[in-house]
Amino acid sequence: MTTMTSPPATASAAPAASSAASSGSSAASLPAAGTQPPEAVEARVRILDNAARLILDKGFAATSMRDIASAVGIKAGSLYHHFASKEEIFTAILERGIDVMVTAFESVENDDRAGAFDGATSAEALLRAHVRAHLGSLFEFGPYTAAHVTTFHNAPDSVHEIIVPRRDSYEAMWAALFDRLQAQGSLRVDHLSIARLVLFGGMNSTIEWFDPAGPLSLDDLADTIVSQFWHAGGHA
Amino acid sequence: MTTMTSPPATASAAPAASSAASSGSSAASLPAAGTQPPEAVEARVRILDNAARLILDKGFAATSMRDIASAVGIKAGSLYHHFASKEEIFTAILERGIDVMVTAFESVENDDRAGAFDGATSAEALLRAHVRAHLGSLFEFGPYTAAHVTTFHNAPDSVHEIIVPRRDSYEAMWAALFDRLQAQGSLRVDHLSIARLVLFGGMNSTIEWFDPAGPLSLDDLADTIVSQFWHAGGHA
DNA sequence: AACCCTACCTAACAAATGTTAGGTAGGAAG
DNA sequence: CTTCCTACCTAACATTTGTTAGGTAGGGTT
Repeated sequence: MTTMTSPPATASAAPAASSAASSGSSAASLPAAGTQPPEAVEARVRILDNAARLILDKGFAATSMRDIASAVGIKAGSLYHHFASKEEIFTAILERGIDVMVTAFESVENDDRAGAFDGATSAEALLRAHVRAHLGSLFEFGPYTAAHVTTFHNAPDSVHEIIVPRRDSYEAMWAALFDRLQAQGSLRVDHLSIARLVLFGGMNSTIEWFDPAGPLSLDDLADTIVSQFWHAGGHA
Repeated sequence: MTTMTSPPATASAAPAASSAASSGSSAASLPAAGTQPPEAVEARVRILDNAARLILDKGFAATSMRDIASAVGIKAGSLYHHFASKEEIFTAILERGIDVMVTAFESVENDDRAGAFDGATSAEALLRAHVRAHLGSLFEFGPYTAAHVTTFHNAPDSVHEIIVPRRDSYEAMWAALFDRLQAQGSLRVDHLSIARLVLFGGMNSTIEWFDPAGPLSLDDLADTIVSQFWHAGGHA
């Protein structure tokens, strides 16, 4: 199928989120026991969901722990039962944003290798699938990816250090895709990385003006962007 | 000094900056009297220059009045002799950012009307000139325009209300340009406004990855972006 | 029963925030 | 010399900030 469509924001790539940091134990216990305890992870997710939304439209620095807590329905001090610091919350959100994008990219690549795209005939279709996947990440995973795109630039250095490597590796995937397309001759541009970065900037800007509930669907948007990129519209 | 290279920061659109707010009198006195008093306006500019740079890389909320003051070399309280509030400083910066872009756009339009662009033969050249002008605003006016692009999204509502109209009018200029190109047949795209917004997003993203001191000049970058937009690179 | 653990709360902390009131040095104007 | 204005300073203010320490209710286990 296409990339992730309507998955509930809560489910998704949750478990592997926290990476380093965090105090100690937490999850990783009794796997599959009928009904999982709703708390434990759910509380973390509730916090991140609300924090991501707040950070998306006010920015990191302008969002206080008390803002986040009251959005969740608890008191500020209680947040520290789930996260060690404000920065850890922020980092977790940005990490999750990237993870969503990486997962979306990889699922297209898997489709590709599984033969869903006929190499020679539809390099354009492959690019469209990737563009659609990236747009899907942006719009279907609520605040996580969008917050990543809009707030990364101003993130404190300590957050940057953790996020930049993941960001780079996502970018490397796109770079490899473009290399492949150019090498096989289906794409021919003068400056490959500039073409890629401009396309990227164009895609990321959509969160500031595109409304997926409007007349155009995300599929339409992906189509439009890719055919513009692929065929262009100049006639003089 | 360091920032903005060619055009002297002080000159430009300075006088009409403050709009509403501000206490009372200020400049507007003796016009052209040999050597202008270096203070009066210069202090405002020094403050805005430094504030813009700080806001560009830390964001509005994360930049304190004390940060700005110490960058300028004065104490926080003294800032209130020049600006009524932190938000007024922010608003002035964003306004100036837009003004620079509008001015750049208009100067291209004047060249166009003066016959520098041969309507029928070089619609592409006209677009290139506009793209070059926008990129110039982004890179040659230091933090003002760049800060506008990266921090507008998270600005407080009170700031939004003042800036949005100006922003819209700049966007309307581009929309009119695209309409014209499409109407005269030199541009043929399915969704005109999407093409425009994606191009815009692509251009604005350059401040995050393009280095004008690198191998490619701003002219080169404008060329690359426009030919990608105009001729594209798909071949399969 | 006793125990423990999770998830929360209250209350407070020091630090940093935007902002204001009042003072002062110095030059210009009378 | 006095007066006034500009540009700054000092010192404080009330609030908000991230964060911590210690307490408590409740369910699960033994």
